[in-house]
Formats: sequence, structure tokens, C-alpha cells
Amino acid sequence: MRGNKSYIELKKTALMQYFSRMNDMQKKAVFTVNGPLLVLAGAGSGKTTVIVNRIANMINFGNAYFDETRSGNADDIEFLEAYINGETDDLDGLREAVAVNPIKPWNILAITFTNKAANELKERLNAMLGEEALSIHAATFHSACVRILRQEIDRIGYGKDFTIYDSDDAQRLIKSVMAEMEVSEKNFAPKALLSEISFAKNRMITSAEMKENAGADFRKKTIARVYSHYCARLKESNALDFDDILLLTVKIFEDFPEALDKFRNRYKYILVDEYQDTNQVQFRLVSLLSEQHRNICVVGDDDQSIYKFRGADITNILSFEKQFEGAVVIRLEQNYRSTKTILNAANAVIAHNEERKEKALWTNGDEGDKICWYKACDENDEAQFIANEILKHYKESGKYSDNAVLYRMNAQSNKIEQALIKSGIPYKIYGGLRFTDRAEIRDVIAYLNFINNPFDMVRFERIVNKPKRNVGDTTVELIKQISTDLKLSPLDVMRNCDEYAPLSKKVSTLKTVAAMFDSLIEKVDVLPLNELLDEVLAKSGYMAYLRGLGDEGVNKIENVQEFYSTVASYTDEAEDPNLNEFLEEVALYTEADRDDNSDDRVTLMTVHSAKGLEYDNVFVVGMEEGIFPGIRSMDSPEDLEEERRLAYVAITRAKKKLYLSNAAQRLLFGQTQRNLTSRFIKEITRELIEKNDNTISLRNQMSNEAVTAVHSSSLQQQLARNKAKSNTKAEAVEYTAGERVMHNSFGEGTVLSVKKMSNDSMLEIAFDKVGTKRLMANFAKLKKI
DNA sequence: TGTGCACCTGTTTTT
DNA sequence: CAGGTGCACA
Repeated sequence: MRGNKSYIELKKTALMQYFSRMNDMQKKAVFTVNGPLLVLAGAGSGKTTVIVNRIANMINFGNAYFDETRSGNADDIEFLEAYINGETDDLDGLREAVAVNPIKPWNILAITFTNKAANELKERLNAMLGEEALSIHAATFHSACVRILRQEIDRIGYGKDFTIYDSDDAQRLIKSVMAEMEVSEKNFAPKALLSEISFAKNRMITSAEMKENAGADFRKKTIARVYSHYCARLKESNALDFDDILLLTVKIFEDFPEALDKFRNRYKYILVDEYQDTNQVQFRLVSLLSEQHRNICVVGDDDQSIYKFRGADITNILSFEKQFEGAVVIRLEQNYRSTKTILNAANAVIAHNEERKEKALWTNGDEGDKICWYKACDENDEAQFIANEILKHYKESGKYSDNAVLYRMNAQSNKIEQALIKSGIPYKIYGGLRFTDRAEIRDVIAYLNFINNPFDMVRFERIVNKPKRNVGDTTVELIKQISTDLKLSPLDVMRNCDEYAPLSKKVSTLKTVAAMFDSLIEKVDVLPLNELLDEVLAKSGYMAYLRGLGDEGVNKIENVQEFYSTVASYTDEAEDPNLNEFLEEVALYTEADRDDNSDDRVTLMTVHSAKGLEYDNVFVVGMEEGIFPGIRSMDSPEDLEEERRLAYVAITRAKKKLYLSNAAQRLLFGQTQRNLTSRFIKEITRELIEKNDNTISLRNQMSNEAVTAVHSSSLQQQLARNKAKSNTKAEAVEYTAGERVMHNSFGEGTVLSVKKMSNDSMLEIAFDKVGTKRLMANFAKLKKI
């Protein structure tokens, strides 16, 4: 008896020691392996570290810490004593001495929202666990579901090679559905309709249910009709939108218990990150999967729930304990990021919210600088102030990249950009056009999608006449009609167009087009992807079409060239590269996934996209009633609370110094507005703030000069010049023919030719292994060797 | 079937 | 202010 008690104590001490880098609350989360667990992880509380260590604990030691069933033998006790005394740090020995039901890595499913978070998690698990980490399924909700659907979707009448429609494809589809149903875009904005449909899908409301609930409401009835048609068209195209990916997975789990069982047995331990952002479908999915084993751990922060407008349901996290009986709740409130001052400000602001789980961040760190509140005369003054402050910080630290400027809406970025350009400060903007949003890239992707799935009507319409093939709208409409009526793919219809009287005039044209696509389809499983892409660009005439555009086309060709490297790196990294999987990756990929911290620039982005990031110095601009909080949120207490959470997110991004600014007047959307100071500034305890009111000093000076100066033409020219300079990458390297270079996916090669283009150059390189490629110097990430 | 002009309308956007 | 888009017209 005595021996066993001391074994338990020794075991706990040893495990504490193994995870000694964690604080007590973090350790508790790490050791709690079985049953439902809610981790309320405040901003900067080391959330990812906890997740990684918790998984490491599960795999190495299982439920060792809380277990009371295993009694140690003399060897175990001897080992533990040696371990505790620092005589050994052998992990395998420790495993042997303490482990209780260690969990197989492939029984763990870790779900995140972004690819970036999933990748970070994978990397850190890899660093901590080595090879075993590879069998852990760490993925986004969407990619995890796609993986399930690829196995199971034929149960509900879709083909396994289904296509994924992103928001842009979905919008095209909804427009075409509306046209077909004669619903005017004037009365129903396609975007709004789409978001209504998305909300319905997120809440698992079918079009039939929506119709029922509509009663006599014409608007709702119309939406329900469009919704129903939209779904039908998706299915005919064997396509899924983002919401379908989750919804159909849930549907299969609900309707086919044997499918659900399969995945329940596989994923016995489930972990969900950013749980405050889950919607109802995601909740349902997680519930279904975890119902049996009940090993569900969710991590999140209700104070950082900022995606209600996209269907996120904060009640998921607020009522977790009700929904999962017996849940353990752990609060991580120690912050390792910000100064006391910043945390106190954040706490003061968020305390004004009613609907939240009480918690308060604290830190052992310094008091730090006071928060700077800058009252600007107008938006130019605000921007210039920020530029000046950044220059000051740069003088001290020699770095631009620890500064970030956050705004409520993208429209505010312009003035900041101008000021930074004027001061010669390099910056990068998040949230502009995504690379894959560019028309030419979408076209190329559409070709690939169509040859992968010839039922894809949206992609068919996009490219069938691009470049011009003499297939006009009327013909396309006819083909669509026939395909829908006969349940054929548009490609089938073109192939056999002589069988359909309405197409009689176009027989030879359509046969040629069909033959072109067929010849490409033949190559899908034959050629490696990069060669397939070459073939597509050549046979479709798309490349020739871009070349024919002259100057305009140059940039587009560059972008297509860059797309090559996406293909190449996929081919290199994938286990079994294939077109279908590549297209899936492209569809679920976001611009944020490829952010490179490589160069030293100030970051500009919306508060939303800043979630999860941190910077030494953070500037939150436009702290004005009507902007932040936004005008649309001011009449609903619920929306206002979300704005406040957004403010909380913004404030807690700062590690050392926080700047809040507002302007006495600002020009926005062509109108000059005078807004009151944001309530969020007023909610901060006054002692934490150092106010800097420029509206007083400037009233005494000749203010107009400073303001109008920005618009003067000589300055404009200077701006343009600076911009050109800052846009060229600092490390723009010159290459000459004959040089040896290294490319991170193509390997080593010799430069054959260099062709100057605007502010880049196109290189023709003979690679030793993969043959001759054309690459843009600035994109190619080449190394001279 | 392409171009150009007038008009309109402006949060946030992980997939 | 500025980008996107619908629509008219050639």
C-alpha cells in the first residue's frame, strides 16, 4: 500500500517535471485527457503550446497523471526516482514507468479553422513528437470533411471526384440561377441571397423548411425557391460549396450510422481550436463524432468571437458545459504577450460586455508604456502621425516588421499606405486580391476543373469561349438546357451535338471544342501535373490568347508562370500527386497561408485578420463612433458586443506599445464626417492613457498647408516614384545567362536566357532534373550557387 | 460581340 | 473618392 502511494506521488512529480515549462492551469489542461474539456484560453495565454503539449501527453503517457489503477513495481519506482533527481531524462523509460492507455496518434483528430493554424500545429507536433506526429490528423474543418466525403459521398448521389466551388464560383452560379428563374438582381442582391442561403445551410435549414417558414412572405418565398434551385444546380455539376462540405458530411453521418461508426472508431479523441467561431453545423459534426467516446476538448475564447456575421454561434462555447455534461472547465488567464497596461486596458473594455464568461488576463510582466491616444485633425494627419511613430521605432529597433496598423474596414487602408509611401516605409497589406482570385488564374483553374469534372457547369461557362471559339451566349444557353434536361455533361452534349436539332448550325465548331477537351482529358492520368498544365495552356489556346493581349498580357503571363510553381511544389510535396487533390488544395487555400515573414515590412490589415497575431507596436486607427464601432452595429446590443470583442482583439495584439487614434473629421466614401470618439477609448481607465491632441496645436498653426500638401502634384509624383521603388523587392537579384542557380522545388539548373520585363525579368532555366522552365526572377525564390 | 460610359454603392470574410 | 457593373449603342 505504502509503496503504491509513493508510486503515484513520484509519477505526478515526474510528469510535472516533464511539463515544467507549463504553468499550473496549463498543466491541468495537458493532463486532462478523458471526457469533455473546455479550455478558455485568453489572448496570449499560450494556447497552441497547451494543445501541442496536451497531445504529446496523450500519446506518450495517456491518462497517467490522474490514473489510480496502475500500481508501480520496484523498477518503475527506481526509474522515477532517478528521473526526478535528474539522473536520467529518458523519455521511453518514463513512458514505460507511468503510461496508462497511451493514445494512438491516428485516433486523434485536431481541428482548426485555417490552413495556417493547421500547418503550425503539425509543425509543432512534429518538433515535439517526431515521426509519430505524422499520423495525427490535424486539419481544418473543411479539409477534414472533404477527406471524409471523398470516401462516403456516393451514398448521397454525388461522384467522389466532386468539385469545390469557392465564393466566387458560388456567386456566378447564383446569378445564373437567378437569371434562369427570372429573379431580378435589382430586387435581390446575389451576394445577399447567397449569404441567406449560407446562413440557412449553417443552421441546417433545408430549402423546403425555409419555404414552409416563409408563409406569405414573398421575399422569403423567393429566397427559398432560389435556394432550392441553387442546390439542384450544384448537384448537377457534381459540385459542393464551402457550406456543403460540412453540411453533407453531417447529413451522411445522420443518415448512415455505419459511416458515422467508422469515423467514431477512428477519431476517439477530438480537439477543436477556436471553438468560439464554430457554427451550428460544426457543432453538430463535433457532437456526432464525439457522442460515443466523449473525449472532446475544445479550446477558445468567447471574448474573441468575431465572426457572427459569418454564421459563428457564440452560444456553442458559452453553453459547452450544458451540452457536454460533466465537462471540465479550465481558464488560462496568465498572459505572456502584453504589458500590464495593455492588459488592463483590454480587461476594462471587455468588462462592458454582458454575454461572456468572466475572466481577467494578468501578467507577471512590466507595467510598460502608457497607451497613446492620438487625436488627429483628419485622416491624413492620423496617417502621418503613424508613419512618424513607426520611423521612431525603426530608429530604435532597426525593424519595421514589429509594427502593425489595424483598421475596421479595408477602405481605411488607403491613407495609411500613402503616408507610409511618403515616408519610405515598406509595408505589406493583407486582404487584398488573393492570388487565385486573379481572372487569369481562375481561368486556368477553371480549365483544370472542367477536365477533371466535365459536369462543372460554372467552369464550363467560364472558359468555353475563352479564348474566343465562336461559342456565344445563345449556344451556351442551349447546351446548358440540353445538359440539364438529359442529365448529361455539357461536354457530352458538345460531343454529340449533331443529335440535337437546336445545335445544328454549330456542329463543326462544337465538335472541335469537344475534341480539344477530350484530348486534354486523355492526358489527365498520363502526364505529370506540370506537363498537363502546359498541354492545357497550349491546346486550349489560352497562352496564345494571353500573348495576344500585348502589354496587358505580360502581367497575366507572369501570374500564370507563378501558378506553375504552385503546381510544381504540390507535385513535389504530395505523396500521390493527382489533379483532383491538387484542385481541392487550391480551392481550400487562402492567401494568408503563404505569408512570408521573410522581409521586413510594416503590416496593414483589418482587425479581423489580425486575430491570432502579435506585434510589438500596434496602431488601431479610426477609433470613432460610426467606424469602430461600425454604424451598422450601433442599434443592436448584440452586434455592439461583437464590436467590443473586436476592439478587445485589436488591443490584445500589442506586446509593448498600443496606439489608438481618431480624427476630428475624416473623408470617407466621398463624404466628410465628424465622428465622436469611440466608446471603446472611453471605456479604458484614464490613467492608462497618454493623450496627444493634435487638433489643438494644429488649430493654431496654418493647418491647411499640411493637409493640402498631400494632394499637391509634386508630392504625388514623389509618391509614385517611392512606390515604384518600394514595390521592387529589396533583394531583386540580377541574373546572367550561364549562371548556376538553385530552385527549391526544381532543384539545380543553368540560366539559359534573361529577358527584362517591367520591374522583373523572365528567366529561362535548364534544370538538371525537370528540364527547361521559364520563371519570373522575383517570384522564383532562386539561389545562386 | 465588343466597348465605353453612366451610375451606383459602399463592414468585417478563417473555408 | 473609386471600383464594379449594367446597359446602351455601334
